[in-house]
Formats: sequence, structure tokens, C-alpha cells
Amino acid sequence: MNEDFFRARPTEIARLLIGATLTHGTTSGLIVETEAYSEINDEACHTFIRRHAREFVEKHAPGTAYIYLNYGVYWLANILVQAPDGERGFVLIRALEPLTGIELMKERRKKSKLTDLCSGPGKLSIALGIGPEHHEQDFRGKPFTLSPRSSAPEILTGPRIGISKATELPWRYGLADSPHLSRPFP
DNA sequence: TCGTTGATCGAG
DNA sequence: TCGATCAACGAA
Repeated sequence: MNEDFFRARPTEIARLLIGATLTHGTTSGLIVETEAYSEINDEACHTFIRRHAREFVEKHAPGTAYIYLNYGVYWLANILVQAPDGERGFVLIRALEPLTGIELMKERRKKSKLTDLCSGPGKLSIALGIGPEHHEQDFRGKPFTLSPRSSAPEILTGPRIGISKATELPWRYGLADSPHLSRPFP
């Protein structure tokens, strides 16, 4: 994806990324699930509760990686985005369908079932080797490559997972009928 | 269902 | 300083 791809609202980019391909090193996967977080009217967004996140969006360009440790255990991969009107936010990559480097993913995950490798935000970080060293790195070519989808897929929409605030916003997106989702859609 | 795990933030 | 909270996962 070029730089302009990330110049849109978080919800718009989260939707456009369904069906796109994410590559890191020799591993890659088809994005089947994302969530949008916005600094506008979204209390679940880190910019509402973390000073570091507010500074991050000020200092970095759209397309920059925001990598966050959740529950003291798992690293979650987000992409910083910014619309032309100034609205900024993050897109969380929540699940992938493994495409290449599957043997390496199985080693890293210590799992052999294809649907166990990347079916959650913590799982896919382990499978693709994403960690704290990638915070502030780039989704616009290196180290992470995003390739656009070839055709428009059927996309599901629902409430975001694992949050307690702004639960009414239907900002989770998923590829219809994918067996690689972190959880079914309602 | 339940325990694990550590960065962050606000109250005291 | 202390306690609550948190964009998850695996064991059972």
C-alpha cells in the first residue's frame, strides 16, 4: 500500500483491509478480521486513556506501527491512520488466514492446525514474529508489506471484542464465512 | 470457567 | 505507593 492508503478514517481503512495481504519476512496472511479505533468520540481508543498514545499520533505518519502489550502477555499490532479532515485513529489487525511461511508459523505457535495459527490478535503476532521491536516501524513497505485485495469480499460488521467502553460502536469487520476469525460474528 | 501477566493511570 | 484495569490465550 502507498502512503495515501492510510489517509482515511479508521473505519474506512479497517474495512478496506479485509481481504488484503500482510507480509512480514517469509510469513504472510490474508487479513480476515480488523477493528477500528478513533480519537473522535471513542472512549475505547488508547488516545483517550494513554498519554503515550496521544503523543504517538502527534509524532508519527499514517502507516506507522503501534505495537501494544496486552494483559502483560501478548503484543497487538495496530496501524496509525489519519483522514484528510484530521481524524486520527488505529486499525487493529485481529486475524489472518495463513498464506506463506506456514511451517515457520507452526513452529512459533507450537500448533499444527491452520486455524490455530493466526485466529486472534495475539496469535498472529506470534506467528508472524511481531513484537515490541516493531513499535514505530512501517506498514508502507518495510518491514511490513500490505498488498491490496483483488476484488471486494463480503464483509461482516459487529461490536468490537474485549472492550468495556464504547461497546455500542459496530467497528469490528470480518471476512464472511472465514474459518480463521478470532470469534464468530453475532 | 479460571489463572496468568505487566504496563499504565488515578487516587491517596 | 497501591489497586484497578486491560483491544488475550490456553488449560481443563
